[in-house]
Amino acid sequence: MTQPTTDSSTLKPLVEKLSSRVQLDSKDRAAILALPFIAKLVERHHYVVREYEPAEYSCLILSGYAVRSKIVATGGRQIVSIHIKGEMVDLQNSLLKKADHSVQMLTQCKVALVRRENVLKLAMERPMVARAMWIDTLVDASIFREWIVNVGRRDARTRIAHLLCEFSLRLKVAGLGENTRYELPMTQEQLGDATGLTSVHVNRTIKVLEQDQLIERFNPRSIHVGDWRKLAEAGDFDTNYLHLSEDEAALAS
Amino acid sequence: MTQPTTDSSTLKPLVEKLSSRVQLDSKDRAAILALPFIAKLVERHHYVVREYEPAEYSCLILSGYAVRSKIVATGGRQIVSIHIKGEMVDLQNSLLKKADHSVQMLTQCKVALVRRENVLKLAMERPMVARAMWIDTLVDASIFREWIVNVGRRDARTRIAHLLCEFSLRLKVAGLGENTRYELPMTQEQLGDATGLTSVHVNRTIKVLEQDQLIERFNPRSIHVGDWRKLAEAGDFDTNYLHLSEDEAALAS
DNA sequence: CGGGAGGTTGACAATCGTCAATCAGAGTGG
DNA sequence: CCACTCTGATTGACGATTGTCAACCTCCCG
Repeated sequence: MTQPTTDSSTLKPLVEKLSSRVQLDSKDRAAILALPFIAKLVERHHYVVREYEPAEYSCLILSGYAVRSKIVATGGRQIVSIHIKGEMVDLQNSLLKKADHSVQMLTQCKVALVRRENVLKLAMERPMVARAMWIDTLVDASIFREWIVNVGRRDARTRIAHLLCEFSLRLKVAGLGENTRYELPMTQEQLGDATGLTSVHVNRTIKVLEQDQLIERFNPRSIHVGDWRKLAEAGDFDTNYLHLSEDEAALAS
Repeated sequence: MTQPTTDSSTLKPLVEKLSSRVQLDSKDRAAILALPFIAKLVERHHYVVREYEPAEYSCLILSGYAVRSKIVATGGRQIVSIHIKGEMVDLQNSLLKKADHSVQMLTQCKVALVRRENVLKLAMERPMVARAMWIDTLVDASIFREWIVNVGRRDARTRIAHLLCEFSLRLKVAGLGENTRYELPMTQEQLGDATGLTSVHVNRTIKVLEQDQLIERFNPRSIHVGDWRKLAEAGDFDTNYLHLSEDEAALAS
């Protein structure tokens, strides 16, 4: 793997992310930026963590998109979350011994790997940073709960619409795009793995969303949302579970 | 609601739970036991937290069983987790502002409600307790991920078998019963809400498990597991996601 | 221009849901 | 002690959503 160039502001996305949760003072920020890390360029489809392997690093995404997934006995695969720039994909690896899932890149990603000892040290020395990371974990858990609901109790159309809403809003909140027009970095098979459907059914369902004029596509991956409210309604999407600040929630126009 | 009698050891189950995650010294233990709390007896079906309501307390279960659930637009309900004695059902309420789900009792429960300020104070003053609570949150999240997989990628038979395995093992680990013979405190409708199925299909699926001699029932709620390994195999159940200690994992005979 | 990944479509099958009736057991009042 | 009622379990007939299999298409890239 390539070693991308780094400097003292490489971990800035993490500072941004954690600052959005709690008030951090300059020492807190400095301590985060001073974390030792290994920067890597990881290619599409490659893994940074594999289920059942001992976990030594937590992985911060500096650019690109990644997913966490698990495999079932019959060979099926379930994506349990999608991650974007600034997110610590694997905070749990700092405290739990063995990975319970895999982390795989959807696109080429620049990542920063931080050794678990260093995350723990930071948490012990800077209580507000620890609190921010804890909150991050709690929001993660809230998103997992919503996904259980999504695959457990919603039909295909609602599931896909919900996923489109969540992804686009998170992109916008992270300052990475508009929630009305964006590139979806996933194949239809991956969408299926995220929603508990097959790629064939995803394809049909997206076609229906298009026919119903909830979305428009110029190519299979570029999603245009004409009326965000209507799509949110179709997806039974309510921002509550994302635990956004008032400013952030206002972005769900 | 009744006020059950309490004393200085009422919060002992929480000390036990957190001690199983990290090494706590006597000051840590004393600080947990000294948490101010309100003890309540909550009846079956009653709620302690409701989705969208501001969260003021975290709820510790002292006896009985509870679930967390969410409602979808069509009226369907999804149970996202089941909780037993010693578990902090709502640690996230200490850090997040508004509840993203409801907490409801499956049976009459004795609970201790701890104000969020007190949980936060404890976390700031006792870093190892904070770490234990953080780990607890991380394990919770791991269980949510497994549930996403369960409802997203497993068929009805496997889902039910998985749920039976998880519940019985968690009971045994908590010292509340055997994993080969226990009372399931849920109706078939609730089992359906937990697995993304209907009560009718749950009923049929359980019948199949019985016919296949994976379980035996003397009444609808009492589950006897003849061959734990076979049930675990049928349920695609692997203890990894529970992040148990070696001793605890050994209980999955 | 050939290969490959991913998207699209159709025919058909299977799992699971819906509706509705019946049954079993616990608690209650007379 | 016995009807009565209520909740939850059980079963059957039927329908709908979603999966499976397989073909073909489209675009990108070397």
